[in-house]
Amino acid sequence: MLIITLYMRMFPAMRVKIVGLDPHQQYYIAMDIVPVDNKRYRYVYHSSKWMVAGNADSPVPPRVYIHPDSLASGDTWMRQVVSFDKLKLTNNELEDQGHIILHSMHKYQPRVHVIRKDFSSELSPTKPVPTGEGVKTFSFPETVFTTVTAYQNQQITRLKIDRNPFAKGFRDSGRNRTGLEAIMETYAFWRPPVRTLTFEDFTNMQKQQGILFLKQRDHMISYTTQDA
Amino acid sequence: MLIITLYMRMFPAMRVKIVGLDPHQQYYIAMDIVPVDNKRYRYVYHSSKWMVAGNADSPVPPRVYIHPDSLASGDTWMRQVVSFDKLKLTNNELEDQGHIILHSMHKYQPRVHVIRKDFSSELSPTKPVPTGEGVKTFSFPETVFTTVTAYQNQQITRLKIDRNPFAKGFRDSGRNRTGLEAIMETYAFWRPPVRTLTFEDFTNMQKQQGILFLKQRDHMISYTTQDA
DNA sequence: GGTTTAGCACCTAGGTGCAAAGGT
DNA sequence: ACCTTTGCACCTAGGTGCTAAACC
Repeated sequence: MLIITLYMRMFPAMRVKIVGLDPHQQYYIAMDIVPVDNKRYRYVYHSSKWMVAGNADSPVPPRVYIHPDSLASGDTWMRQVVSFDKLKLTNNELEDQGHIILHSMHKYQPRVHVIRKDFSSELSPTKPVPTGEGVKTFSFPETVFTTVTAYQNQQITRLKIDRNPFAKGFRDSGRNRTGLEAIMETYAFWRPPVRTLTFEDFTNMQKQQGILFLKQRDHMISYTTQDA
Repeated sequence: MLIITLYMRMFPAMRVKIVGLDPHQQYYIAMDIVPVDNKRYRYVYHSSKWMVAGNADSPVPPRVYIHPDSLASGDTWMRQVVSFDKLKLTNNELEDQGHIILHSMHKYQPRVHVIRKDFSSELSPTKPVPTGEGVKTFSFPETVFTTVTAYQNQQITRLKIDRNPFAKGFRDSGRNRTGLEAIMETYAFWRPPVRTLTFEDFTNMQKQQGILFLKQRDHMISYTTQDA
């Protein structure tokens, strides 16, 4: 019996813990991202809600992100938390660097696939994941997200800046600080190590709608949603 | 029949072109580095030669660098130049980050192994490469090198600085230059793109003895030799 | 005395939000 | 009016030789 337990950190990446594999069997692990519905959305600021704003753009053929540790044994996969933090996204339909192509302002659901090696002669970034015996697919409703090219909500921005090491330059104590202030920060105050955004962070902000940031720069910055 | 053609760039990395594989068969490609003799060397500056300076330190169990594109089909391997530029070295015998451990001031020979998948149940970074049917090993006498922790020869230093993008700060036009000079360099003079050091570079410097730089920082910086 | 290390400034490479400009 | 792109300053992460100090 195969079980995936969601080790829920949606920022910056989806991470899963996998149990129940055959230790000696070889597996690929892959992710794809599928539309939730055929609607386009817009964010209504005063009500802090995503509203339907017409029909979806015509979908692009879905791409598959094959986890870079593939191919590995069940034993190896189960020994670690499998993180998808290298997955990159784009809204550029001409992209051919292996990024996953999505439309902005749409809702999507990431899926995790566990694929037994002896079944996967056709696994490819540009082909749909095979189905049937030897392939298990998992999706978690709490990971549905909405894509954007600019943050719609300042709470999201603040969480991102606080949690992502690369955004350190925008932290309150990092912006417009003097040399002395930088020294003070280092020695006088203790700051906990940077950690990634967790499911609970979102719960604590009143089930804020999750969004996903999507520029042509193509960096992966994903958030959980709490639509339920 | 399996043939490896050495695509000779020993700086910063050994690169090989492989032909003659079965396109549909799966292969690992790996490198290890073995002692050439049981001597320790020192560089005699006035004669520009490496001289024997006693017996070798006791050898450490050799480690294997498995090329990160492994496992791949013969077709995939033959389609590209296989580069070992991510291989890292150290003189720290306690290292456990998968680096290859060498002694300084010793002579070594890198070897390339092509290993058919159905033969390699025991391939591991810490175990010797298996031998026999399904495993082919190649070594090239011109790639023998001597390890050092500091450059013994200024010609080597200069080549390194000129060719390695990361040493750009030490180039003549990059050191102590003013803002104006930096602009001049960009607009007024044309500099060819940085390229890696080739076999021919060494030939042109009167068969300078190759050395290999080996700090605990563990970066790969290898040079060809021209002892022949 | 020769060899090795540690700290440094200077690079490459690339991930951030911001603000202004561009698109539709 | 709203969405997207571009150029930017500011980060992380890590690869360089140099120098002075430390190690034998």
